[in-house]
Amino acid sequence: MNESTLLSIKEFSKFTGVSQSALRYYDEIGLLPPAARGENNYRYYAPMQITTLKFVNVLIELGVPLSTIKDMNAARAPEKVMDLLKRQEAKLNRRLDELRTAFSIIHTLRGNIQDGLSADNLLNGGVSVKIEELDETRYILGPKTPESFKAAPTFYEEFVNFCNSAEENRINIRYPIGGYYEDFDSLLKSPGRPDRFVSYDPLGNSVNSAGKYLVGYNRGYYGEFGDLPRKMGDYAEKRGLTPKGPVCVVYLLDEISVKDPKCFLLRVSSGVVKKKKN
Amino acid sequence: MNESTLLSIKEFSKFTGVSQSALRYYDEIGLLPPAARGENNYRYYAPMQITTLKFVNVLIELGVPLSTIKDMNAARAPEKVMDLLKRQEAKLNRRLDELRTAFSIIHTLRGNIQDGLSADNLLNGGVSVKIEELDETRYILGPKTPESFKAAPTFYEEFVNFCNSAEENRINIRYPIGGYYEDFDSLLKSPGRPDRFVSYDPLGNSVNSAGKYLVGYNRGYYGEFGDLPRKMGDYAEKRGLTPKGPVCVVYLLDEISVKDPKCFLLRVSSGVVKKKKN
DNA sequence: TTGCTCCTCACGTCACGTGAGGTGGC
DNA sequence: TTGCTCCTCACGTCACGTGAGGTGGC
Repeated sequence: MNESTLLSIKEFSKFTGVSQSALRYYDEIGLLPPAARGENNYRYYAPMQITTLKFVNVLIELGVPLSTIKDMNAARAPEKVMDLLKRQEAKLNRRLDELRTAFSIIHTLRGNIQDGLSADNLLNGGVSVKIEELDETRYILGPKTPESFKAAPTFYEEFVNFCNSAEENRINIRYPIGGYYEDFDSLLKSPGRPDRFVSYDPLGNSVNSAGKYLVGYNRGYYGEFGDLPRKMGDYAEKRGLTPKGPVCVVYLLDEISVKDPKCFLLRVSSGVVKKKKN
Repeated sequence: MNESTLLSIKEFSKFTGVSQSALRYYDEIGLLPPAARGENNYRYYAPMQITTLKFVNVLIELGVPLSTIKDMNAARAPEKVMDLLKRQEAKLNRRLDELRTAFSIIHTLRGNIQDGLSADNLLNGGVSVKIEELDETRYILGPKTPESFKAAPTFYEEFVNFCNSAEENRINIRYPIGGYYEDFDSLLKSPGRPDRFVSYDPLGNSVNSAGKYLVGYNRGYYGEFGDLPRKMGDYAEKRGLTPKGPVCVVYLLDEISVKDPKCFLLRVSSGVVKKKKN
């Protein structure tokens, strides 16, 4: 190897995109010592170490700890490298899935907040109920809440039960959680005590297809519906409509996006059909 | 909020999957203080904080620093959350691309090492040249090396030039780097001084389509070809074949997978056609 | 002398993990 | 008394980043 073709730490850093302090650290822990040291103790790297460092970087990107990389480097053998790469491919796939989920959660949240801001304007204009075109919404139904829940002092216990049993029901509660009522009557009777809790997971099996819904908005803390259910009923009645099918509740603005609990904002949505004439 | 529905740190940790020490840390830095403290100074969390913490976790997963999350939490507003989510979506997309690339690099490396192990067996059996069915290989061509390179004492300087100019040529040198010769004659004349360096990026424009190739293997350090080019020529000659088209060199086993430079292993591959009879 | 590159050493940072030693009610 | 859960405080860890203070050749 020709001395003249060796690279100073500055050049090596430039060609590899790795900082000088990182390079010194890799040398210190014995992960990637320079090919040579000059008289003045300067570090000099061989051109082919660019390739090695680039590979080390790939492993770092995949989250392999430096100690593992070092161990592998010391006991380098094709089979070992293959093994490590296989394991990392599996890890990487899991990580990709996690990121996809995080991406999907953010997407869902952004949609909700956007809708929440629009609804805020509506409420400011004095409108809390309307017939609205909603996009398809998917969700996962939690188990039925017990009959006793209707008389419970708060909804928290059942909410906690839902969260507690979420994992075994394969429900990811990082998605927004909402309420579900078998029908509009059930909402009218006990709005703060849903028949089920649901997770608005876009990969869920349950679906509210795109179309027109009877929609109501209300501001306030969790479980506060004011007289929204009644107002929604009246609104439908006046237009010769009858609520039909299950009713969904979702908090478009909650403690994630808004500070003051009084400004939390929920949406109630129910299917509707034309009332049959007697 | 009912005292009885508050959650101990153990319960809260269980429902959220976040460790107790992490929860104490989040409290310490003011990111997520518990809803209340008991007489004995115990931390008690409100059920709805499960939702908040899950959201915090999503942001952490996306690589948002805790300080940023805390700031956002303090000045919570729909627009700010939307903004942060937008930025993180962009970041996430970049991260996904990086991981996809890392994945692809590993895939390429695994293929090379696998081929290298097979070739190792071949060499042990005394075979260094054969006609072989190769899969499609894609790559990116680097710029032409200068005429003076053929007489250079080592190939390192040009290799360094290639690495140096890689970024501006939109070449990712984390993929395996190899040599490229315009034709077989060029290889014969100066095997250690390729006409171009190439990056074996599966997304490259240049392609060696799947099919039969005249393939040669040699063990040794970078640039050591032994008499492989001549042997390949003889082999073709004997079978009434003529090399045709560009020749590619790739190191299947190099300092990434093998310790002893004498065991590095390269593959030379060239197209061939039947020799025209005079 | 000035400027440049390099050096070592020490300390900081981020997001926790890990004891150590102590409390309080059954 | 034992067991359990919780507490605070201190220190460790990982992969560097950031000066501080010094070297050596043009």
